[in-house]
Amino acid sequence: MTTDRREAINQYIQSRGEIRLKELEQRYPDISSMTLRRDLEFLERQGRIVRIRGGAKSIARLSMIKEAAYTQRQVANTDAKLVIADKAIRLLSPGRSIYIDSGTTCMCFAQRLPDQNLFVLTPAPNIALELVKNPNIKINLTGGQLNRETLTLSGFNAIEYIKTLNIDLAFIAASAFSLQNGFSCGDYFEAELKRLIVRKARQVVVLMDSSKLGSNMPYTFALLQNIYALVTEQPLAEEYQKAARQAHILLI
Amino acid sequence: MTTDRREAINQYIQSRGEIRLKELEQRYPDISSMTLRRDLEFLERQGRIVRIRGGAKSIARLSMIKEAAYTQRQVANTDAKLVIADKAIRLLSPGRSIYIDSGTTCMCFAQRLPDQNLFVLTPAPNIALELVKNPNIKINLTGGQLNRETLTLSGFNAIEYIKTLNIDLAFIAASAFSLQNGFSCGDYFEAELKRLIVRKARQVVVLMDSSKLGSNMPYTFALLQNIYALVTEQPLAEEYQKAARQAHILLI
DNA sequence: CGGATACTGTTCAATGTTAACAGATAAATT
DNA sequence: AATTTATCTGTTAACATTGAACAGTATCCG
Repeated sequence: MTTDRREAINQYIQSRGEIRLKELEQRYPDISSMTLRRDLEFLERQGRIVRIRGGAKSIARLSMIKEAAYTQRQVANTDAKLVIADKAIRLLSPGRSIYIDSGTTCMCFAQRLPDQNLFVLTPAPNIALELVKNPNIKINLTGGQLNRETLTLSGFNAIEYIKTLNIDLAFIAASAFSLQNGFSCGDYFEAELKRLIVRKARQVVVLMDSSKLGSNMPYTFALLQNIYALVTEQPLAEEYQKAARQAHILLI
Repeated sequence: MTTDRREAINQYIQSRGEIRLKELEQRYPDISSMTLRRDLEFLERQGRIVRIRGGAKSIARLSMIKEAAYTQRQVANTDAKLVIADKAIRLLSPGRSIYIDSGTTCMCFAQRLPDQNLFVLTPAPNIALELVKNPNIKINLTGGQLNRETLTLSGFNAIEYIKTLNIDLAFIAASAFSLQNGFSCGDYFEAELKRLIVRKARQVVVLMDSSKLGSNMPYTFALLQNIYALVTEQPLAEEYQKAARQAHILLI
């Protein structure tokens, strides 16, 4: 009862990043604000949120903001990313060996990952740390040199490591997509990594918010027909749907 | 002027983890509390702190607490760790290739690292992320499987990667030391990694708070004579000093 | 030099927070 | 089932912190 409410409140804060006490009062009209306050106090002691004046913030989200401050990346479009993440989660089943790419979309995905028996490989140290809270997930990092703009590991070591592992399902983020040039990104070394993953993984799922459709970045790492599914936050325009049908791609 | 004060305030918060406005008012008696409040607001916008009722907290420290919550490690003895970190920093010079071990002591060390031209190799993803804010440091992670108790990467891949790199100076944390058994730790794979580092690095510096003297853990990774310097927060007892002199070890 | 910009200090109302107590509910023990 | 115990909840009132507004000061730049 109590535990449920607290868990729900935590969930809500984690997904939104922040909450005002006023909001909580509206969501729980029968619960006194003092109790809600005490719930926040409880969650703070668990180390999951910090209370601020008038509400509370998710610590996980704060870490992202800190990273964003150094990596000149913005924490934008969170709603779309959450929708994408939740859709992608449904493709999972326990016992799989999966790859999770770097980037904020994949970070949301990682945050929503259920605590089930999984083997995860990722080139993103922040994602690896996020997964620490799920004791049933075996976490592996590729190693290599850290790109401070994208928080991605890449280089010789990363490549070599991936070659030795088997991946069932790879969740990859794309910075751009066009029908002519397929999925592309802006960093040579990351593209190299992604290409290898696309070759090695049994099934490839691309996560991408629809604002990136119809654009190009320098390095293509996959064509439409190379992947298994494309996850976006809203239905695609007809031309893309048609192309997807022809290539036998799942649109989610 | 203003910038200096803000920088100093930030430093203070980062090292203590948290501050009350009252404290700030005492430390800056000539500055109005409104201005101090605005300084905090400024730092918050930079993404370095969060303001809480009555003060502010370091976001970096909060992330550590979150990690600690999952890794059943306590964030204790911070003062000793800071002293050790600052002493160890003095052994550094620009342009070096260094190894930084995992653990909270090394995390403090990483936080205090100046932004100079350095090559850093570490098996700790949280330390790697901490270093992102220093643009002149080249960050490399070993890769491998993540131990969620210690937040350390280890395994075949880590070993192989280290073999290919050259390290000038290795900063290693030890969980225990005794004259009979030398430096030891509690995890087999980590000991394996540390042993390799001790063999490969030109100079090895061990960071250890003095509470760990005279104790043993299962896996020894180095003897006194294998290292270059031992950094502790306070002078050691005579018997250790003598042993150190005999082995020609620097005590710092 | 003048004007723009960024920084500072004071006051006070608005807002959010805690402490303390008492009642309600659930859990454990007999 | 009854009783004790611990945990959770709601109310109130005193309290502390905050931010807005305004005015003054320093700094920069053409």
